[in-house]
Order: sequence, then C-alpha cells, then structure tokens
Amino acid sequence: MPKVGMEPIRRKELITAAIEAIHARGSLDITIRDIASRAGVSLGLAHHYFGSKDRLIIAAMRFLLSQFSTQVRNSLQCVSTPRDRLSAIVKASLGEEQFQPEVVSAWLVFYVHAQMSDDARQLLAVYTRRLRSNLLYPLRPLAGERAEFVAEGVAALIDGIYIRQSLGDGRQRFRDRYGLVEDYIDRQLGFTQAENNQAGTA
Amino acid sequence: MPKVGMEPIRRKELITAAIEAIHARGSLDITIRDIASRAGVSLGLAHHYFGSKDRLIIAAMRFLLSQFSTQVRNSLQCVSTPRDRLSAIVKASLGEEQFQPEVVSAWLVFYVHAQMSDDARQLLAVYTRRLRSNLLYPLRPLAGERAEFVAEGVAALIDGIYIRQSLGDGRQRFRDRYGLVEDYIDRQLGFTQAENNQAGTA
DNA sequence: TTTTATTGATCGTATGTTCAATAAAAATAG
DNA sequence: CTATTTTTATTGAACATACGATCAATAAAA
Repeated sequence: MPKVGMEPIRRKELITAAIEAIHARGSLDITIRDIASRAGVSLGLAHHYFGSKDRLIIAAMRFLLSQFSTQVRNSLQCVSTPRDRLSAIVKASLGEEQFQPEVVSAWLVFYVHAQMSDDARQLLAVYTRRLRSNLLYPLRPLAGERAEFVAEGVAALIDGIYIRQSLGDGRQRFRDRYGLVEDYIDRQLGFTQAENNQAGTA
Repeated sequence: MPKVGMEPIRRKELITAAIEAIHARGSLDITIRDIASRAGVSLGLAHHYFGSKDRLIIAAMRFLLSQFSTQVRNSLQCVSTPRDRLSAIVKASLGEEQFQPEVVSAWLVFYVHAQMSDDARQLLAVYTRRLRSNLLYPLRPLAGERAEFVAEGVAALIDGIYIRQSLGDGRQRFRDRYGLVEDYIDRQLGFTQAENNQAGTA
C-alpha cells in the first residue's frame, strides 16, 4: 500500500534493523535479506533506498555517530565550569544511550570495519578528533601542558571501558563506569584523594 | 615432496598465514583459499589439518593468547616488589610483540568474534580472568580495598590504548603508552606527582 | 606395501545485485 | 466527479559469483 513520503521512514527502519542484525550476529557478516526481513520489507527495497550493502552499513554508522554527537551537545548545554564540561563529556560517552547492547555491538563492529573501509575510517576519525577537541578545551585551563596527556588517558579509559562492556557475560562485571573516569580526572587535576565518590568496586 | 613430521610445521604456517590474512583484510571475512595461498599450500591441506575454517580461526586465537601468556610469564620472572610486578604486566601487555600491526588487528577481530563464538568467548574470558588475577595479586598489598577498582582501571586503560592503536593512521598518534598506565598506577597508589617519568605528551 | 602428505576438481549453498512487473496514490484532464 | 496518466513504493524471481566442504587420486617416504 504505497503511501507517499515513505522514503525517510523506510530508511530509518532499515538502519535500525541493520543495527539489530549486527547485534544479533555479533559482526558485519549479515545479509540484506535479514535486515530487510527485520524491517518488514522486501529484499529489493533495501537496495532501492541504499543502492548497496556497503552504503547501508555506512548509513547505519553515520546514524550512530550523529546520535552520539547530539548526546554530547545536549550534555554540554547547561554547563559552566571546565570541570563540569569534562563530566558532561564522560556522561555522554558512557551514558545509557551509548550503553544499549545493540549500540555497543555496533560500535565495536564499526571500529573493526574502519580497518578496511575508507568511508568508515574517515567517519571514525571525525569522532575521534571531535572527542579529543572536546576534552582538550576544558583541560587546557585545568591541566596546562599536561592537557594532551590527560585527554589521551581519558579517551583511552572511555574506549577501554566500552570494549570491556561488550564482553560482559550478560551481567556487567563493573557497574561504576563513571567513577573510574571521574576518579582518573580528579587525580590528574591534583586531588590526591578523590573526594566526591567512594570509588567502590562492584 | 612429502616428508614425515610436517604436521606441526604446516599448522604453524597456516596459523601465521591466517593472522596475516586477518590483518590484510581487517576482519574475519577471509577465505581459506587466501590463507592456504599465503602459507604456500593447497586449499585442501588447510581442511585436512584443521577440519574447518572455524577451528582454524580458534587455533590462531589460541596461538596469540598462548604467546601473550608466555610474554607475561617471562616478564614476571626476575621481579621482586609488587610495584615492579605491575610494571612487568603493563610492559608485557603493551610490549612490542603485542603491538605488531598483525597482532593488534587479530586481537581486535577476536574481541568481536567472541560475541558470536562460544569458543572464542571462553578463550577471551580466560585471558581476562588471568589478567585481572595478575593485577590483583600485587595490588592487594599496595592498594588494599581499592585493589579491584585500580585493577579495573588498569585493565580498561590497557584495552583502550590497544584499541586506539588499531585505528592509528600508520603513524601512531601517542607513543608513550607505558607512561599513561604507569602514571595512572602511581597516582592511584598515592603519588601526587609521578616521580620517575616526566609523562610528557607525544 | 603401507603410511603420510598433498593436491585440485567438484558440489551445494548462500549472497549481493539486477530487473521487469505490480499496485496504490497523486496529478491531470475531460 | 470520473477517467486516465504519471509518479512513487514495493515485490520477488533470476543471475552470477564466491565460498566452505568433500573426496578421490597421487606421490613420496617408511
């Protein structure tokens, strides 16, 4: 029953279905047939709207990156001090939206895909540069010369927590993910004893 | 020219070729034909020795894990204090052997593969548990109750540095990878100012 | 002669892509 | 308001390709 104006709806449905399929399979080794089936449309329609499997994958990746950027931007509003800015970035990077199982799976898969796809690599490079820039801006006044060092540490911690989450056997082994990064930042900025959080283990 | 006793030789050649193929392709989407070709043998021989593609992949994974374990064990010899023990683990985890491009690619790919292969997940779980145990042993006397927290932080940092290395555009953006972790450990253990290393940026 | 190492042709299967056909809505004309 | 034309949405069969797996055959060593 063709209604006009279905294109953006179908595109989003197919992208969502692709992310679901990636999560279910645990890799990019998925079929357009499966994606189309999950979206409730025929095989041909996916090709009609995206042209090829590769472009559908890239579109899904771009969707997640855009969603993450929005999350960061929202987090950075209503924030005044540089220290709060750092917390906002951490909270956006490790927030519930980014920790949904499908999203974690997809990000991990995209990381790997970036090793063989130029488009994917460029997209990830944008994210990497933006995160680095977002971290450096509040870190310059707080950490001075050590800003780049701390930024690299925070970024690595975030990525590491993320990748370790992807291996969680259903139960998440370590729940205080913000605490790990906040504690790191506090210590880097000169607090010998992290003051706000007890930093307890799971 | 069949010589007797070729089995272990061929197995290792095929495993090495598989790791090369994974690095070249950037994923597990590789063909047995390619692997066999890289090893200089026929397609059929790979099946003869490994039975299936999956078992060859698992064998390659097991090879890398075993190589890493050996590296850690060697590093832990000739070490006395708990603090030195920590450094030894860090050095083994981020050492040159583990940072060869083929090895980095393979590890990243195996991380993803663990999401859909039970065998792969179990193998990685062994590595994760062993690393955690190795870190906790020297951390208990040094960090007391915070040992588990610090262990999780160190592990996440290592994994994060590792995954970020895999995206390096040829040049490695941040070369002082030991420094990041050592600095983290020092600060967690109470040194306000990291004393031994300047912890400079790249 | 028996065992071990090795090959490559062959088969079935699954996948990405193409394409002609269909059906409903919208636009246009009478 | 109806009839026809055009546009948009959608389908699934068909095709070429590539892959993993199987297997009978071969050749050298024991």
